Amino acid sequence: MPYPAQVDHERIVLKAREMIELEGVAALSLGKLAAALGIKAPSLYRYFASKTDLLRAVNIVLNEQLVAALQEAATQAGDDPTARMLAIARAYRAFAHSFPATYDLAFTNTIPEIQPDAEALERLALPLQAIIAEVSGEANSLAALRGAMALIHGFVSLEQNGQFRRGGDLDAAFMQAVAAYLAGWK
Amino acid sequence: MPYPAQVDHERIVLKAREMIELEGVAALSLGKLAAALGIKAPSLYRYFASKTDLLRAVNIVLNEQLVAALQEAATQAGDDPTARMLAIARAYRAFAHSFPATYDLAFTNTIPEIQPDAEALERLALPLQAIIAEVSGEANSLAALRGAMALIHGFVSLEQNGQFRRGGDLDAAFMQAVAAYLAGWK
DNA sequence: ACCTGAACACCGTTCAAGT
DNA sequence: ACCTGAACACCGTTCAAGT
Repeated sequence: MPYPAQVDHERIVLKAREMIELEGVAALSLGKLAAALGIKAPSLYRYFASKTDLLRAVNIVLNEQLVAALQEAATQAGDDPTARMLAIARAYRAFAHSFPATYDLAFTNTIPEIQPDAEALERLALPLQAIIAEVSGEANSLAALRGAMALIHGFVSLEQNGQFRRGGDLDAAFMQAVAAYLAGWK
Repeated sequence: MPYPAQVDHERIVLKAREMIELEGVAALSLGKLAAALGIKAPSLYRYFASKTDLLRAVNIVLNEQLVAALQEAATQAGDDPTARMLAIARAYRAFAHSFPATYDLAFTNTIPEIQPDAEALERLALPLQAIIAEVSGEANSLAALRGAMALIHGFVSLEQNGQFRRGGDLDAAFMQAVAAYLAGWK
């Protein structure tokens, strides 16, 4: 018998992300999510094989949005590679700040299964590697990129986990640290 | 009626850490932990007010061990401040690699309540800040320290979360990145 | 075709009761 | 003094049944 679908893949992911951002990942249960969508928990299994699957879908959306934000920052920053990397760093941190809970889910989770596949991550990495290669040289570009990602992600991760509570200007410290790092590769 | 205690605070924390390291934080339930100690789950509440409380106790032990490992590395590395920072970075990463699950619990968790207090974190930070001040100058030492922690922690965090899967020599990339960062502050 | 009720095994937590 | 059985509210997940 025809029965109009009350939800779809996209609406579920959207609502899940919204709820994660509002109350944290820990507070998201399938029961509450289903209720917010006007259905019951078992119905979600028509669309996702497991909660892990659903969380991975949220992560993939986040990754795509992050790539887009970084690419826009890179485009607007002009030609100087150092300036472009600084703009990317700033945009990355701003993005993480605007979606702290979802960012945490994507980049500081302990559950390997919710990770997007390697190919999706590479899409994020390649354009950045091209830019940093102009600073570090081609031969060192992968190492330089990894260090840059480590520094940027690490800063965001530590500040969001409450490890930078001793005062001082975090914005300034972040930009100084990235600038020092880039200078060191020259 | 006298009833000899079958466990104590320390034994519980030790076993919890052991189980976390073996099967991951997600797999640690109070029932399984209690069973491994020869008691039942409710008995744990004589020693810890909540599971969160227990996890925080595990974190504190980890932090203390990490401080000790870093201090020893710093002492053995001689007088040159750059060499000392490199030794510290190497020791930090090696430590995280030997306790990946517990490290993750301590530094990449989403639950703020399991964080040690600010004072405990400051004990970790101050000796490192003194060393990096010799590289960056006193005025920049807090920013330089934060960047260094970000880079080191970020590298470990990304590699442990499977974000560095494109091959290449991770050991070399790590040391190169830290060296570049320190060089940039000079 | 899509959704749900009822059930399952499992959580963390509380507390009166046992020894 | 220390531990437990039983209970509570809540999980994620399965599946036969409803519309």
